[in-house]
Amino acid sequence: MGLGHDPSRCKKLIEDNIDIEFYRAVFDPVRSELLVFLSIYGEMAIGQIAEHFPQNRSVISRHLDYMNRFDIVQRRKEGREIYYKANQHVVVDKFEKTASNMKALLNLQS
Amino acid sequence: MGLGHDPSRCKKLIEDNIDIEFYRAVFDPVRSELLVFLSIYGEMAIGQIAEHFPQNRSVISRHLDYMNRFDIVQRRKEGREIYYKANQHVVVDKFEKTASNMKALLNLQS
DNA sequence: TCAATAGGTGCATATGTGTGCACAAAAACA
DNA sequence: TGTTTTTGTGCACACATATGCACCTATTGA
Repeated sequence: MGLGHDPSRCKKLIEDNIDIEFYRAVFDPVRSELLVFLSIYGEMAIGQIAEHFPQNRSVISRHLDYMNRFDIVQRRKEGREIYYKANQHVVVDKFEKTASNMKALLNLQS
Repeated sequence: MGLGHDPSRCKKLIEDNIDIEFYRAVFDPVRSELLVFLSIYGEMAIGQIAEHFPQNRSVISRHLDYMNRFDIVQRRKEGREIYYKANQHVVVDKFEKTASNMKALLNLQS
């Protein structure tokens, strides 16, 4: 009815306050495990990381590349090897920012 | 190599600190839009909500039922109609708790 | 009882994406 | 150059899930 609801209004509010793509990258079972793994053990090359996961090395490579696009992890090349490490501060900052944004967003109540 | 990495260790750490299922319920394009929509317009019946979304009414019904299982929204029956409203405090509390958990979790650095 | 309305469910379909395999590309080394 | 090692990629496949339609149940009211 006449709520004057613009379908794109909610979408824009969400896009401005929640980085959905970022969280879809984090909240995957394997990727979140990779993030915690790297936070615990520090920098490590892909092959070595993959040894500790049941998935194929190419799968781990793709997951890490995917997370790298969102700055969740950081990559560094050295010779033939690609080293990854967790970007803890980026992740924690994003979580804290989103929590703050959500609080403001959901209390609109207009 | 000999990191003494128990594959189930990271999994358990994540499960204890992050409610992945909850966030998979929130970070869906339509469901997050429903959450913000209900936060703005308050309590509303399914049919009325569906009028403001391009998806079929049955789809909206399923999304709301899904979110209700995680306490993201709250349902109330009145006659033939089912009214939903956003559970803002539950969502905000969860975000703040998770941000806090993530900060502790990612700073393990052991 | 019958009709109308609101919501739930079974089903098929489309789409996204996680996965592994095979192979290519790049780099180190003999 | 040729070989080995490490990583990236194309491809097919499996699986999860979002979607819409048709139909069902439940409730209201004539």
